[in-house]
Amino acid sequence: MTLILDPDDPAGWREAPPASAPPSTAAPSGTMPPAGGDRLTDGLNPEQREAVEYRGPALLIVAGAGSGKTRVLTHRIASLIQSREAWPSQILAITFTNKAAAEMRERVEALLGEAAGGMWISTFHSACVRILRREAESLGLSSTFTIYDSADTRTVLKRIIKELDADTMGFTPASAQAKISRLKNELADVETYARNANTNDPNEVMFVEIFRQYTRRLREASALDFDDLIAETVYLFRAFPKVASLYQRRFRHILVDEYQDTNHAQYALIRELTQSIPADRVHEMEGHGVNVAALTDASGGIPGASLTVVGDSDQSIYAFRGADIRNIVEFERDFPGAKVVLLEQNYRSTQNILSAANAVISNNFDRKDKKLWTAVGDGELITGYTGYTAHDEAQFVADEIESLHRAGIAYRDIAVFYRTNAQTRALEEIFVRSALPYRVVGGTKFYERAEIKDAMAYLISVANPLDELALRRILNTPKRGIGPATETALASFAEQNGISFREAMRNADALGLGPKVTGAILALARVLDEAAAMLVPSSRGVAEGTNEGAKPVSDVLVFLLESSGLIDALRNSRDPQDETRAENVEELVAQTRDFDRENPGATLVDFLTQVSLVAAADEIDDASGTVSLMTLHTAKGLEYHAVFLTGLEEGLLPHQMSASEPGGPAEERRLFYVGITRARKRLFLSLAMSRAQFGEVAVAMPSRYLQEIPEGLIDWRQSPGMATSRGGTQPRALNARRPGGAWGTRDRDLEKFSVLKSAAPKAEWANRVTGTVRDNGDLTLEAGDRIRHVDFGEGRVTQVTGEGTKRIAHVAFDTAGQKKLLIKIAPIEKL
DNA sequence: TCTACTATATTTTTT
DNA sequence: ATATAGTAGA
Repeated sequence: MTLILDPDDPAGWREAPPASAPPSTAAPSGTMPPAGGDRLTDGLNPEQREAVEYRGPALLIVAGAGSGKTRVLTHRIASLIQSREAWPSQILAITFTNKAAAEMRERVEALLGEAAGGMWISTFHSACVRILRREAESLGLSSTFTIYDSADTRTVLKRIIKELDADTMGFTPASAQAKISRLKNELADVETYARNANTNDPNEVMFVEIFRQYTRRLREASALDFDDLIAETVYLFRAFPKVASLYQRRFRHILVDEYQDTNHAQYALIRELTQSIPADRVHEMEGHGVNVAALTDASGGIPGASLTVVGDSDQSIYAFRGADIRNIVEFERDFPGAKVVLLEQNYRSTQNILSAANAVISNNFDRKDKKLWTAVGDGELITGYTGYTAHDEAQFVADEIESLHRAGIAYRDIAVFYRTNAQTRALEEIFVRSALPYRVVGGTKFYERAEIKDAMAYLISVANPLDELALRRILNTPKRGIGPATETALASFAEQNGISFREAMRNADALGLGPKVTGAILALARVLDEAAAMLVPSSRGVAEGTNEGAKPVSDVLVFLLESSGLIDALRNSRDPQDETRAENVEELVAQTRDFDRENPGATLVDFLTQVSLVAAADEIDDASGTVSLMTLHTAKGLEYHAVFLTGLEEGLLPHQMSASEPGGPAEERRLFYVGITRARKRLFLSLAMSRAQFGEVAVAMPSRYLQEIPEGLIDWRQSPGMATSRGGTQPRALNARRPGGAWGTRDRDLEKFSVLKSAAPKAEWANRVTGTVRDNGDLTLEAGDRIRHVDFGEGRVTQVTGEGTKRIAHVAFDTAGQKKLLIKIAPIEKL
């Protein structure tokens, strides 16, 4: 990821003095498009062409999966620039991930045949950080503010809840975090919320207090959480219209991708940015040296920026974090006169895959009917497989990947998706055993490891001395004999004297602590001060506003690691895991070196920002020859030659937790839809009949969504409807209508016409069916019995544990060794 | 103040 | 099953 430098910084015109250096751009006008300008629409279908060429205040592109929306967006941007309708610096494009942003920039520049500096192509969060760092002063923030991730937020909330004894009222850090996040996404700040709160409800009073304290602590630490990044930018624009006007003037074309997943705060931000600027303020701006030439309309004001949004409500999968599907559904009402373009032709998948996707998503009511189609032909059937256990399922995936690979498909063209991160375990175990090159995208991230967080906390403490959370984290890491008692003493000393925690550390000798502890605190304070000194630019750098003369991030990190003793503590530790931790820290150093090399002149704060805002999908390295493992959420926007959708079971997809949420099952179905539509040529659907959860094995039932795929599209290698308890290889179609068979005889086509009839029985139907699948039923085993297993051969039961459906036989097989088997569904027979 | 043991929750998805 | 957090003892 590269930092984007900005040659058209709208600096200079804030609240007071006139600009020292007027911005340099004005919209070019009256220039003819260069010859060959229509090259940009070559090879586009009529709808895509219209989406590229339409000019107007608002454009909604309803883009089905794989309909070439990225192509349309890049061509649209390139066309605006090439026709001289806009300078690159007048374009703001919002993407879902940093990786998508980098790709879009590359593709636009490839189309133009030249670098297009000054374009803002980034995520909502990155763009907001950029604006906030620049305007921090207006909000009373330090421009080096820290960005708190979810773990940081939870730590702060945990302390607050403990201090307030709020846990006795049922508050947990997670619940408070979720509620605060939800409020911030709705742009409700503490005081607004407090005013409308019911003061008779002790629960609510307590929550207000938690929220208040949380807000105060973040402010004192000069820190913002993820949700603040968006919300504070909106507040900034609303409280300082003049600041807002600078950005409104600058961005003439705003494009937002994945619009169906924007939340209210993001929507409000877009609204602010697309406001027009009244004539009197334009005059005022002009008086301060802001170039407004060629931007004004007949009234003397500057019209609002043109807005293009791209989205697909069928792919909305982030309602849980506040995404509001209404943003896209009601776009035409919000932006009167908006043009709508529909892209339905799919250029990614085979017709079989699309038919499955269409069939599944058509079960969501309350949606505009939309059917993806392709001209490439049916392609191969979807492959289905039902394993006995998650490991069995994983083995199937591994085997199929190997056979794809032998057939010439590169590993990097293959992906495995799942609903929850916990599902990676079985997959990884089998992949390692099969020596398959793979990479887990997202999940427990590198930057979430404790040792990396420690090292990062050192950097954060240097960049933002007010950040108490980071300071407290490193206070006794590595161990230097500073315990909770000392920490409290320092904190109260700071509070009594009205100084920061960091300042209190510098004055530790005034606390009357033991000489050893005092020495340790002073030494740490000195190390941090020295590191801070390394970051000060030379006087020339200061004068020019550059970072010239400051030491690179990697140097500062190495200095901190060595002089704090952190790296030595890890290297000299007796704990064997610390060796790996030391290597991880080395890896972090290597990453800072890369950062320094790729971003000359960038600051420590730039590095910290970049680290805070990496998305899971940003980690995917296209050049690496590995299979990618990721959650269905991470998979959004990606495509692969072959896709494996695993764990298609009730309770997992749809997830248990979604049942209680309104719209949950529909959102889970969209998630399934997103997964299906990632596949270009091959799609594999798999599930397990039993799955370990919380260390306990439980019987799993096929996902209700599997039945929504028309029969004939799936070739079941081993189907859930397979009733034989041995043999195990006889495939039988999942949806085959057999009188009295496992899947029932109900006519689903008829059901569609009756909402009342279909809703409840449908869920039941799936369950009834799966309850009878591969049921050994009344098979009773006890120690000493001999059994035969399909794969493991004969063996002797040594022990039986568990109750009901969870009864487990411990079996010593004659050749395969010790195994634990779920009696109900294991492919075994009693001898 | 540090280490070792025990109890407990953890598994929804993410910037 | 496993990771973390809290408690008790050195």
